[in-house]
Amino acid sequence: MTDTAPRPTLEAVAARAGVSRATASRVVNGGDGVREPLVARVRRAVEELGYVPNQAARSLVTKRHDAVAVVIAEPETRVFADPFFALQLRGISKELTAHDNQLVLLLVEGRDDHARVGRYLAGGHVDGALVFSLHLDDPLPGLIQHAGVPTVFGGRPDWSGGRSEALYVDCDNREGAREAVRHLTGLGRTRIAHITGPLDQTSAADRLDGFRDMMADADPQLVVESDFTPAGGERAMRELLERRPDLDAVFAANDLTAAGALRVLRESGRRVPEDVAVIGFDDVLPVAEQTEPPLTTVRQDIEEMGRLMARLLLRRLGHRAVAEDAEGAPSSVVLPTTLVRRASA
Amino acid sequence: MTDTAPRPTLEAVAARAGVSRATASRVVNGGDGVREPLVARVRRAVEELGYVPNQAARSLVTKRHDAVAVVIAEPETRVFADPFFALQLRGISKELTAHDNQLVLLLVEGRDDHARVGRYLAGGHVDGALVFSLHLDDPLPGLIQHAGVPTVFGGRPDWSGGRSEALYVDCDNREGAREAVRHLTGLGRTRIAHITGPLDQTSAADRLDGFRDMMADADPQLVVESDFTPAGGERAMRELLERRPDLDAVFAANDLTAAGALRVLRESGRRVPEDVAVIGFDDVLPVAEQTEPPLTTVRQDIEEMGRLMARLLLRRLGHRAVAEDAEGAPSSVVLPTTLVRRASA
DNA sequence: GTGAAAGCGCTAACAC
DNA sequence: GTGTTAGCGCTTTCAC
Repeated sequence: MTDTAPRPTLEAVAARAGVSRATASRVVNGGDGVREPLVARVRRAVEELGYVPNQAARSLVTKRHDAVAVVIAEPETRVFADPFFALQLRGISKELTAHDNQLVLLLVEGRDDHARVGRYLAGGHVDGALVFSLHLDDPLPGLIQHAGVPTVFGGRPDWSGGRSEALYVDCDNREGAREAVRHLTGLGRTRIAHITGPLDQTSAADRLDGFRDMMADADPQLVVESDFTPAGGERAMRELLERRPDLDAVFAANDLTAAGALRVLRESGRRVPEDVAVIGFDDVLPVAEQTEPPLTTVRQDIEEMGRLMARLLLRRLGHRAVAEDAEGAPSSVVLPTTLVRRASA
Repeated sequence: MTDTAPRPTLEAVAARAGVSRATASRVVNGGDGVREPLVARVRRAVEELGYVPNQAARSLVTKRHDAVAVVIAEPETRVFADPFFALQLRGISKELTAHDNQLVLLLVEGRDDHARVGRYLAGGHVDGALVFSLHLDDPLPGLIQHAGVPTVFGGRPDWSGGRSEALYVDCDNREGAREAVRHLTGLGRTRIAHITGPLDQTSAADRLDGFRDMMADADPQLVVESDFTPAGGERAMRELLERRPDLDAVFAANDLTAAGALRVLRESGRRVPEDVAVIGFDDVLPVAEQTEPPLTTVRQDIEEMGRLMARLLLRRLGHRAVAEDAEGAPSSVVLPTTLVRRASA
C-alpha cells in the first residue's frame, strides 16, 4: 500500500487563505456570497495545496454522491458483440463528465445477479441509475421502483402494468421499421421477409409492429424471430430461405443480424442486392460499413441517446446546470431515425 | 426528487438489537469477536430494518472506498469497434463484484482529457485503478505515479525510463506472434506479410518483434504499420498487395485487422487460404467466427486477463479474501496464447 | 459577508 | 466481549 501523503483538508485551505472553514467551503462550492478578494485568496490556497474535496465527507452531509449507476442488464454475451452499448456508454460518459458526475458501471453477471444490483441501488450509493436492455420478465424495474432510485431507461420499458411515469430514451423503432420496408417496396420488392430481435424487448417488438404496419397481409412465413446476433441472423436466414426461396428482400432487426443474413445469402449463391435486398437497423459503423456489400440500414443516433439519458437523469436529480436549459419536468424522448443508403438495398 | 424514507442508521440497528453501536458495527463487518447470541440479534435487526451501511460515512473513517477506477485511455473510436474492452470489462466486473468492490468507469474523452482523469485519481475517490491501452506518449502513467494510486495496467506499459515495478497483466504477444508465423511456415508459406498494430503500443510492438524473430531476413516491404481497425487492415492489405502481389500469407496484428485484410483479398480475387493464408490475433469470437472464411487466430484469454487485473489490484490493496490464495507480493503476469485453427490458415 | 459550531453515520481506540 | 467516545472532512444553520 503506497504511503501517500495525507491530502490537504478544507481546514488547511482555510488556514492558508486566512479565512474560516465555512468561507473556504463556500468558495470551493462556487463562491456565491463571498467577497472577491477572499474568493481569490481561497482559490489560490486551493491551487497551491492541490486541494481536492473529500467526496465521502461531502456526501455524508449533502446526501448526494454526484455519481450515477449504469446498469447493463444483459447477462448474455450480446453486450460483447455489439458496439451498441459501448456507444451509449460513450454518450453517457460525456454528459456525466460534463457535469462532474461519476459513472459506476453495474454489469449483471447472470440470472441471479439482479438481487445484488437491486441491493446496491437501494443502498443509496448513487444518486440515480441508467438502465439498459430490459427484457419483459426482468425483475430490475420492480427492484428499482421499490428502491426509489431516480432512473432513466434506455429503450422503452414494457411493464404492461402501466406506471407510465417511467422516464426513457428510445428511438422511433416502429417508424424506422416502416421506413425500411417503405424503402424496400420502393425498390419494387414484394416478398419481403423480417428477421426480428428477441421479442421480449420492446425495441424488437416495435420494429416488428412497424414491419407489419406496412406488410399487413404478408405471408406469416416471412417473419422469423431471432436474437440480435450474427449467428441468430444466419439461422433465421437459412430458415427463411427454406420456407420462401423466392423472397426478394430482408429487413433485419439490427445490423448484426443483417450481417449474419448477408453471409447466408452469399453462401446460397444469391446476389445482394440484385436478388435479395437487405436492410438493417442501428447503423453501427464498424458493422454496417464492413459488411459485404456495405449495409443499407436505419440509423439511430446511439451516442446521442446515451447523452440524452444522462441529461434526463441529471435534470430529474435537479442538477442546476442541466435544469436551466429546459423548463418543466423532464419527460421521455423518442428520437427519429434516418435511412442510410449503402449498397445492400 | 423522490422523497425516500431516510435509511436506517447503525444507531437504529443497535437500538433494535439492544446493543451498542460499536457491537452492531462489528457484526456488520464480519462479526469477529462478538458472541453468537448478539450476532444473531444484530443480524436480525439488520434484516428487519433493511439496513445498508452508509458507504460515505464508512469511507470517511476508513479511508477506503471499496471502489476501483477502470480507465480506458483510448480517446479514439477503437474501443467501440473492438469487443476486446467489453470482454475485459466483464472479467474485471466479475472479480470486483465477487469482492464487493465497485467499478467506476473513466473514459478518456479526448486528447485533453487526461488531466481530468488524473485529477479524479489523485482525488482519492477510489482505492486503485485499472488502466488500459496506453500509448507511448500517454501522460497518464506519470499522473498516476504522481497521484500515488495503486494501479494495474492492462498490457505491458512502456516507460522505457524504467520503473519496472509497474504491475500489469498481458499475454505473451511475442511468443504468440512467433507461433502464428510458425504455423504459416509450417503450411509451406514463405512470403509472409505482417500488418502491425499501432507501434506506440507495446502489444503491437511485441507482436512485430515476434514476427521478426521468425522472419529475420524477410523483405521489409512485407511489413506495414496499421492501427488495429478493419479499415486500417484494408488499407494495409492494399498497400501490401501493391508492393508484393506474390505474397502467400498475412499475419495480422489483431482480428479486426485480419477482417479488413480478408475483405481486400477477396476483392482482389485471391482465395483464402489457398492463395493467401491469413491469421489474426485475439480470437474475439464475434469477429473471428464471423469472417469469411472463419479466422485462424492466436487466442488470448481476454476475460481472464480482466479478472486477473482486478485480482492483482485487490491483492495490492491488501484485500484479505484475495490475498490469502497467493503468498508474497503480487507481481505482473503474462499469460500464454494458443493458436486456434479455423479456415483461413 | 463571514465565522463558530453542530452534526452527517460510521469505525477504532480505549476503557471496562 | 462490549460499550464509550473521539473524531473522519465537510456543509450548513445561525449568530454576529
